[in-house]
Amino acid sequence: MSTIRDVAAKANVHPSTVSRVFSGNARISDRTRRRVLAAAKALNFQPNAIARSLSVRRTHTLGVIVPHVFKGYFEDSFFPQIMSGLLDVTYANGYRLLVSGCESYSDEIVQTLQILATRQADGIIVTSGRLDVNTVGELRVQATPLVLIGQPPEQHSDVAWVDADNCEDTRQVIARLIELGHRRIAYVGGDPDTRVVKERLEGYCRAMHEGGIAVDPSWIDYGYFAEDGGYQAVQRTQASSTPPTAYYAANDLMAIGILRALRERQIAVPDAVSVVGTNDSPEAGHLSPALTSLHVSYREIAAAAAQMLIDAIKEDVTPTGSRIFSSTLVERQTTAVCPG
Amino acid sequence: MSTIRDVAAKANVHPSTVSRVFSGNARISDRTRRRVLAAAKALNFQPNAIARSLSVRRTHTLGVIVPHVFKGYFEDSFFPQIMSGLLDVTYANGYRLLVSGCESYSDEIVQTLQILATRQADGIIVTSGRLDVNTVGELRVQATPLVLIGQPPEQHSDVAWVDADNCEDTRQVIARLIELGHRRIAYVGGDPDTRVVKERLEGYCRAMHEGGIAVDPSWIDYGYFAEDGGYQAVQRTQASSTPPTAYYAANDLMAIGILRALRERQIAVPDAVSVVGTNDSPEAGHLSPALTSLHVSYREIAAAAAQMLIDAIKEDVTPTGSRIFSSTLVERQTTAVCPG
DNA sequence: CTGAAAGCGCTTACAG
DNA sequence: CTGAAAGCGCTTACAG
Repeated sequence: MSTIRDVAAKANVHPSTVSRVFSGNARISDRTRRRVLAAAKALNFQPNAIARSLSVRRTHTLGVIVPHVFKGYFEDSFFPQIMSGLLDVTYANGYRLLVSGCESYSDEIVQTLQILATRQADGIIVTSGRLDVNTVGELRVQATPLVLIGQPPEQHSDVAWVDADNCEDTRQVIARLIELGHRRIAYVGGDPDTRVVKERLEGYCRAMHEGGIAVDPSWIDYGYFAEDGGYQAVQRTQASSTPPTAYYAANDLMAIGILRALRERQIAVPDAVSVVGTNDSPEAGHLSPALTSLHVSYREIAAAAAQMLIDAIKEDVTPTGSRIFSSTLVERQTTAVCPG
Repeated sequence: MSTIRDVAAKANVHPSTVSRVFSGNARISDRTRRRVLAAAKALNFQPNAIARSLSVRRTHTLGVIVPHVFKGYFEDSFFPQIMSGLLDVTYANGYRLLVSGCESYSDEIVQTLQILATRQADGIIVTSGRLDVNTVGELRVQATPLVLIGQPPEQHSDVAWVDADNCEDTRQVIARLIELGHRRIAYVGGDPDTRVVKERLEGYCRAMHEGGIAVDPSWIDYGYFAEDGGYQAVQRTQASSTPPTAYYAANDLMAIGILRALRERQIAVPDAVSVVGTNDSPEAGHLSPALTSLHVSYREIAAAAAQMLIDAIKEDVTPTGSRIFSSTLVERQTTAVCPG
């Protein structure tokens, strides 16, 4: 591969002149520019992006770690939606995405810190659902800017973040089920150690409290975001002496598992039991019965996070502030008035 | 951020010694190593990955361009499956993924060439479905190694690639439908300019020919991989004087659209008409009726492609050879014997 | 085992 | 507008 000096030699100019032609923002005479461009073309020269990055201390790259810690991560619509939002904005701003895998929640942080510390990216989007105070503290120490998808712990409320209003959204969903006459309502969360799952649980509890309903602990279950987790949750909760007449699941995959278990048990949906999913994945509307689901705009959330990050990078400031996106319940065929 | 010289100064050694401690593969006395590590820790030093990349001419990064050219790209299971396979292998080998968006098929090539030429990645995975001879030629000129997901044009048959056996797989699916008694079988392709869609069409034609069935041109339609495309295909094909009794769709999204259109027209599936999708997305089994679909292991295909690329990079050779993964038809509830 | 030096391929402040 | 030089932060062949 040819370098800037090869081109310079061929065009009979100084390497710095070649650099100026390619970096764009310098006054160069037309004659020189043409000579350089011709030489570059002849040598098939393209400036080495890594060398440029080292020199200008900018990679035009945003880092993101993909957890895929739970089974079915790549079957859920969360991942493609996040990637879609991230790619739209990075592409539009001339940025790329540096994506790393990881093998556990703790490794997710290790990978994040590594990208931050080694400056392979100009900024990073953190999607971990399990950030504790110390972890966020560690992340902040690094000079590389970051934006969270999800709320930070209170002690770090000034870290930039974007998220849905999980607690309030879930409260409204549960309130709607109560409005439909349901009182024995199950909450099927994902990973209980995850912030979003805790926030949704709080919304659930709040709505139940407001509805004057004492929560039976057997109604709270966790399916770890997996289809089978939803299935198992039905097996357990329906065995209770106060079986739920409605299920709220923290993603659609679990809702699908719930529907499968109910079908097996010949419990009619929505006549006997109602089911609500979360995320409104593309298939939700195509299921039969079509799944009622809380539509969370993860695509927009990710896009907003990327934009906040890029803006901060461009202005060379620490990203701050937060944005909350509201979600809407898309009522389809799995919810109805409580029987009896 | 501190550099190698800050650490060197603090530890009272030469910068090269610090480098040796961090690059791992050099003999360093325990005493020195400890001093350096202590100094590094005190200064929160982490080697700059970009500088290292420039020096060793390795980025430990694989490039990939995400087309999302067609509507619904992020709703299909193709993307998450590819990413999943890519991430598994890159992560296991200490690599990362450099992902770029693009806005058209031609821009996809532009982006690919750019990553190749500017050496931001050690290799690249090309997923474009529309590679012509010249484009592949251009890509090959670059020194950066590449592996295709999908077959290259014949003139470049020595370029490394991984794919399913699209033609043969589709031939078998159609043969199966013929075995079930169907003769008026529709082929609903994605983007007709795409190689995979042409290959599948060939398999379709071959099976029809073997079955002694003259193909009615009205049975061949294109839904551009979108749900609505499948829906429209039914509107057109059912208006024909020889309406199909079976539909083969080149992805599940279109199959879902086909099912929707048939439901609207009150055409019973599978009693009156059979439907087969492709890719066997997670939702296929959860639809009602559950969708019969050709299971294509894009996850494995992507993983194999990444592994071929990384192996070649590590051995510093041009990737060569190819791997073909077989697909299997998962028969569920949308296929049955042809009535009458 | 450790140091000193040259180099990876760019950029940019400083002169002129 | 262009050149000469120093620098971005590492690595590594060469000595010793």
